[in-house]
Amino acid sequence: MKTHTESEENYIKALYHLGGDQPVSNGDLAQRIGAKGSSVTQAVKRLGQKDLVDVVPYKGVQLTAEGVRLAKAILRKHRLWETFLVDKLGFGWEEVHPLAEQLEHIQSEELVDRLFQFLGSPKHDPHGDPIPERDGQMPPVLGQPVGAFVTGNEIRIVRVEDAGTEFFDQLDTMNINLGNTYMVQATSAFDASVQLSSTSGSFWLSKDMCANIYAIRL
Amino acid sequence: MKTHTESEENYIKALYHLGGDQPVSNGDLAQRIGAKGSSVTQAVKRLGQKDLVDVVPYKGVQLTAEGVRLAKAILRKHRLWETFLVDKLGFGWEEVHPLAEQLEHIQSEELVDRLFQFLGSPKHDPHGDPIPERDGQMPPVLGQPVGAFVTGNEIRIVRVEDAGTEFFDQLDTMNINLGNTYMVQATSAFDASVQLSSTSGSFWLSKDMCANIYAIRL
DNA sequence: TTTTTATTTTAGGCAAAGCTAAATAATATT
DNA sequence: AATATTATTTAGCTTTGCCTAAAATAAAAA
Repeated sequence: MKTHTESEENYIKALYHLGGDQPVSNGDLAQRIGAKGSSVTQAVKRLGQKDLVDVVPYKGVQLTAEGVRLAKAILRKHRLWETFLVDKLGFGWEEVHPLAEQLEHIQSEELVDRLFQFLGSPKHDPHGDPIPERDGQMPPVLGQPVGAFVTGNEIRIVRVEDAGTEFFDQLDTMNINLGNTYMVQATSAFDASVQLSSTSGSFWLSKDMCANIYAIRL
Repeated sequence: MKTHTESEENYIKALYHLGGDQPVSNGDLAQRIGAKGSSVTQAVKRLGQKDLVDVVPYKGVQLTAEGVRLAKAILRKHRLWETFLVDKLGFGWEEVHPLAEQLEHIQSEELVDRLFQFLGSPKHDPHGDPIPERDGQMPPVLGQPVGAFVTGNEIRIVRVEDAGTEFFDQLDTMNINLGNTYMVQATSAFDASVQLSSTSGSFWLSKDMCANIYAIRL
């Protein structure tokens, strides 16, 4: 169990996000990391020497099996810390991402295991995203976009996309949270918006909101 | 509120540990940090440019007011995280130091404040060391070495020195914990050891153990 | 007070991680 | 197929932070 720099871990994370175990272009990686292409070329060269990625010059970079394993371990930490911050410390889901980006680099198997237990062995984080298991297995990705349901369906919100601060703010002002249940009242053929109702009334969700909110049918 | 590198923070911490707001020699600092003198010379030069320390070449380095403020903020984080690890995650007090050394560098006022609240606004960490307040005030340093009490005193353990793994192991095997109360049964004029008794029996504590265990009289 | 010893600083190197500018390869267009 | 455009890599520079070896300074001993 070698130890890696924060920068290395960020590259691994970005590669996993962009392509999973598939090749990723230098440019896409550069954009995601927020660095220039030339810096990325160097960085992946270093990662290649540690056998975390396979590099084909001018073609692309691809995580090795070990790289994927590491990426999942980091993602596990990230999502566990997010869960801690929201469930235990009372942060809002829009605030936790940058904090988890720092905490995910803390090096300690034992800490992760204990945190996992402390949080009640969660399968999903506060956004509903699956938390990788210790062994790398992934719990199911839950739900379908709200737009996919039809009038009369009873649904429960189970996941939201990380679509930026404004999106989370909108969720907050509309009082929409994971676990909420609604009835699909109507769907607009004009602008693809959806009307939901609950005990506390009914409201319309825009197409863009629907696309980033996932639910299951009850 | 500037942000500092981990290395910088470690120097600040070391300086505070070694001298508080008093000058510290290059050599002592080097030893504490675990780097060569030449590296330290450079490092403190950088810190000087950020007005965190005053440097007098060949003489010594001294934290500025701002440096002391930062040192206390880091110590606060360190001790809050140690408290979290022991109280919430069930780590043993001997395991938490290296973890807290990582966690203390996490950058977020809000996180520290929320953690503090979550832990019940503690004044002392699991070793009994005072946790600096938000504003830099220091709660009292508790207790006197066990060797300072006399036969007949009833005492409560309130603090232990961070005297290394073997010391903590010894505490564990002897089942000595913060909060335990004892009666001083006898003190040896020969080897300065002390006999303590509780409901579960009595035992002798060596001079070296006594020197690292602090208690208050009840 | 001079000399010896110990400490500290300078000088010069190395690796990580970023940058810009120039060169090269791959892709798209005519 | 030849050329133009876009993407990627190379080359060379910067900062942080560590290193070793040599020079300079301060402290201790003679």
